[in-house]
Amino acid sequence: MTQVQILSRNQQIVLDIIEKAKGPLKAYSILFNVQKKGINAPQQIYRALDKLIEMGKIHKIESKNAFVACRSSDCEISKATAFSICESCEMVDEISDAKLSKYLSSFNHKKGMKFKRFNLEFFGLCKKCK
Amino acid sequence: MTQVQILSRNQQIVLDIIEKAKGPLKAYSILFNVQKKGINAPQQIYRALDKLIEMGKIHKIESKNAFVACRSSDCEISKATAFSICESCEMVDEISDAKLSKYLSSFNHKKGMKFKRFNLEFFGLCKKCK
DNA sequence: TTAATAAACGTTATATTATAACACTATGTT
DNA sequence: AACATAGTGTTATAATATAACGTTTATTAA
Repeated sequence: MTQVQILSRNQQIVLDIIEKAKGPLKAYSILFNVQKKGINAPQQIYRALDKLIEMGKIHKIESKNAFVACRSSDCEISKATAFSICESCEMVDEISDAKLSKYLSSFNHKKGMKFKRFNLEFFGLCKKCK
Repeated sequence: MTQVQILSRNQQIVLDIIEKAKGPLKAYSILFNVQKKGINAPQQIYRALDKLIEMGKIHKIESKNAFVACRSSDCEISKATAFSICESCEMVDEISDAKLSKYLSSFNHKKGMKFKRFNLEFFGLCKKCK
């Protein structure tokens, strides 16, 4: 039942670059990478990024203002995101842990707020940097 | 045994404003608020903010690039932060839930990373906006 | 108590991240 | 065809954050 998303030209270009990248990419570094392809302005990047986020194809790492491709097939719409971030090498890894996700999705704040979405960022040192 | 932190002039000014605020404050809105007190440059704000964060007096809401006072007496150093954020009125509420905090602090990623710190942001509609 | 050291300050300049606004183009409905 | 919707390209500018440099204040330890 999953609808195949058709991406526009710019969206595809931006997604390709993010997917190929080893780590999180910044909007302007994406921009510099695509100038040969005729994309010249930040707007074009940010518009594509916004749509890709909406579709769940990529995620924004808020603490770094950077973007990563979604690696977890089950988050077409990103209501529950978790990442581990190495403070030394900047590596970012998406955590997909059903238990964690369930635990947080069902977490309810005392003050009567019903959550629609969460984002969790863990920080530490990755294996290599330890 | 808890050491009383002495704040510098600028740190105190910035902290006072953040503590008095009803919601999260942006760096430049703090700046505009303190120009009468002789603080003129963003650097001065950002320096104070950095120190206040180090001390655990305030937290940065990453998804909003804004700052809130710490309301939970037990996080002198902020290794474990969680917030609920209203998507409509922008209200931010610090969550201090021992269970949640314990659960996340002891969460270990499979890939061998040991976490030092986490930040969790929940989004939804607060009581009023619902 | 003074010399040394560290922390904070003030300032100018600039880098980085993100959006506004407007006109145009492609695509897909009724 | 007429209309709506999503995407594009472009110029300009807003908002967020840091670099670099010299000075001042506070702390510490000889």
